[in-house]
Amino acid sequence: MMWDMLAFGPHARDGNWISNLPSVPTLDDVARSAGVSTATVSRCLNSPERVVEHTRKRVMAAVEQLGYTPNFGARVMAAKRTFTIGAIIPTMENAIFARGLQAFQEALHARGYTLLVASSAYQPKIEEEQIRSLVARGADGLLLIGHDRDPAVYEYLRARSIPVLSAWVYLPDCDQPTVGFDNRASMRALAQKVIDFGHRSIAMISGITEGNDRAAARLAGLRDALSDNGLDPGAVPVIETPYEIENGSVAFRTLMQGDTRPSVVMCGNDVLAVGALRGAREIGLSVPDDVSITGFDDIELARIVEPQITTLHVPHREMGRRAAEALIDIVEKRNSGASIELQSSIQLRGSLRDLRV
Amino acid sequence: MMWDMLAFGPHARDGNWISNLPSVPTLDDVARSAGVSTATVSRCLNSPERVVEHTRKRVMAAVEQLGYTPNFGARVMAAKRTFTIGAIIPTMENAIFARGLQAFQEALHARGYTLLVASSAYQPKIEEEQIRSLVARGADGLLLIGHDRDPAVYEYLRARSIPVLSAWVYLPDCDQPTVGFDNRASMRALAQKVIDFGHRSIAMISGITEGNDRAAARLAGLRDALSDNGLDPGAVPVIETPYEIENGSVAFRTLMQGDTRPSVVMCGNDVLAVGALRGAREIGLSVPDDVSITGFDDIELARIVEPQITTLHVPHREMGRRAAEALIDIVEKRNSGASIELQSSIQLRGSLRDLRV
DNA sequence: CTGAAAGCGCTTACAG
DNA sequence: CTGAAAGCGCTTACAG
Repeated sequence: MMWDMLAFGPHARDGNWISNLPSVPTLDDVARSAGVSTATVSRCLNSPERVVEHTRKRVMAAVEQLGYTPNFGARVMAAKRTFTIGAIIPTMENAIFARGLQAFQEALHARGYTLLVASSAYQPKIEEEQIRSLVARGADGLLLIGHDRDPAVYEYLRARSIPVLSAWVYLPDCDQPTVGFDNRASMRALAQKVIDFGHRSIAMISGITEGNDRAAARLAGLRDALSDNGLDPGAVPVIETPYEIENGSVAFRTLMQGDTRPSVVMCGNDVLAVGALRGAREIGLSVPDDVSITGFDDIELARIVEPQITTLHVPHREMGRRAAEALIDIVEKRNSGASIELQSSIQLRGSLRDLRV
Repeated sequence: MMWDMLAFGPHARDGNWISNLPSVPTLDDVARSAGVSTATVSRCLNSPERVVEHTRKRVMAAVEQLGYTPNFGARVMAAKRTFTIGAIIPTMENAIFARGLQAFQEALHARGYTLLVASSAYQPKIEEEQIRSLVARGADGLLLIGHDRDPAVYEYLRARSIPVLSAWVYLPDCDQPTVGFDNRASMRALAQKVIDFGHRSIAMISGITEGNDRAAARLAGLRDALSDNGLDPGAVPVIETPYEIENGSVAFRTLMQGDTRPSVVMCGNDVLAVGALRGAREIGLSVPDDVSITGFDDIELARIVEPQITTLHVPHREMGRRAAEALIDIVEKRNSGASIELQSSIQLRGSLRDLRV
């Protein structure tokens, strides 16, 4: 896309006095100025190899001289593509999505695509509205977080031939492609480690599981581990609460007021874990001496607090990048859309006590 | 925009078996189905009050029945508007931009606009490329961070009649509208407080000032306060470094190795301040007993570390929201584009010691 | 209040 | 390798 390289410099400025009235040059102007047809100009811009060098040079000179930039709408309409990818995430305010989205955008840009963004605030209704909105804006493909939503959404997208990719989850058997990790297995592994450390009284502060398959899978993973070890998965105290620091603090204090204090509180993500840590401080409990805490995600916060939080590291940036690449491959029909699994890894830190020592 | 309300439900599904081949219905299909002209259908969708209820109802029924959604490219081309606003920020990974952008997007959505996002990584060249890219994608207006950039950029935008708004700065005399706060006066006020507390030996860890007018203004604000108090603004040790926690830590240790240890290290933002705090811990210095630290922004991090960081609170969410509203007002020619000033406020916390007590 | 028709600025078979 | 021309699906004066 040569036209993408047009400098701001001299040309843009030259154009100015010639057309102070916003008469942006069109393909036609370029064609006339170069003495060729509009078809040839179009080819120079889109498939230069199909034009002989001699004329191509003349055309490109005219393009620069006039400071020509293709009209977006016309191009979209004729080509039926916008080179735009939409992403709908719960919120940009959580570092994991900000980070993933940043990497997603960078990868998109590297391939000549632009990012259209919307947020759902974890509300299915808002998400559906945003999906329609991005589709109406001509998104060539869509990135969504998680996969648990009304089937009508997927039908809507399929009817319009708009590729979707679900990130943050890995569902090999899904008919839609996914790029992510196994939330359930990850939490199960962490819980196993917690149990290995001698903990038997486990509580959980979970994100809201309704409409959030990642949160639900994490909770299920904890239950898996309990069952694996002959513990009663139904006996775990669980508090579900939106992912906010303050909520983690409140939930933690509530859990500690019960008759049997847990020896460890596992949290649905690091934000809740940091809140739990604060809650512990507020009621004078020492972590990990009095109670252990674990998180999920491994955001910066997890290593900044004292003690640092034992958590699951999730490769957010890589997930964003690979989601972008996979989605573009599908949009450009270069690939059928197989799911990609990324690995999480346990980060043992000060907030989890090994009761065996 | 009624068409925006089309449900996913029955209609989308009904359409399916009729056209398993992706033959998306067009305006023409609707017109034929309702027995009116395309002009009338278009009016029903865009200015319903100009169509008599009787026919409007018939048309809307056809719209729903066919599951019609306007073609984006055609609409853009004919209307010469995309209802899309572009934003280019340094990075989504800094919480302040993530938060501001989130609010910006929400406000955009409330007004029927969609957000196109790109990031510059604080690189002017990348930013210029992104500006061209978003313009090429038909952005109706642009949000940029700060105002210090090549004048050719503004000429380019003006030649294309694309409104720009600079956020994070407040420049009343600028010919472009700005929505933000006075970085220089804010830092000056905080530095004055620091001096009032008895500090005389002040050092600063600044962001890179080249090409970043916010960072430069903050440093200038510190110098202002020093001059105000008869101190030598040229004598302040200053280290400029990119906004990363680790850099703050390194810079802090470097500053502490000098002959005359500062009694306070003021940081260009909270990220650097948190890094400085970590640096202090690493070399066994106690904050604020051995040395004080201040930040800028008041992100969550500032209240999570121990001690909490004295900083300047900046209303990021409000800034994002008001920037969106101001920009749309300009795009829709409802307002001339006056700048809006927001206020920052000093948050005194544990990391700053009052030497007088 | 409604319709016929031009026009928006490209892309892309189809010829040559 | 290049051009004439149709067509993409809307919006919007202009008539009536």
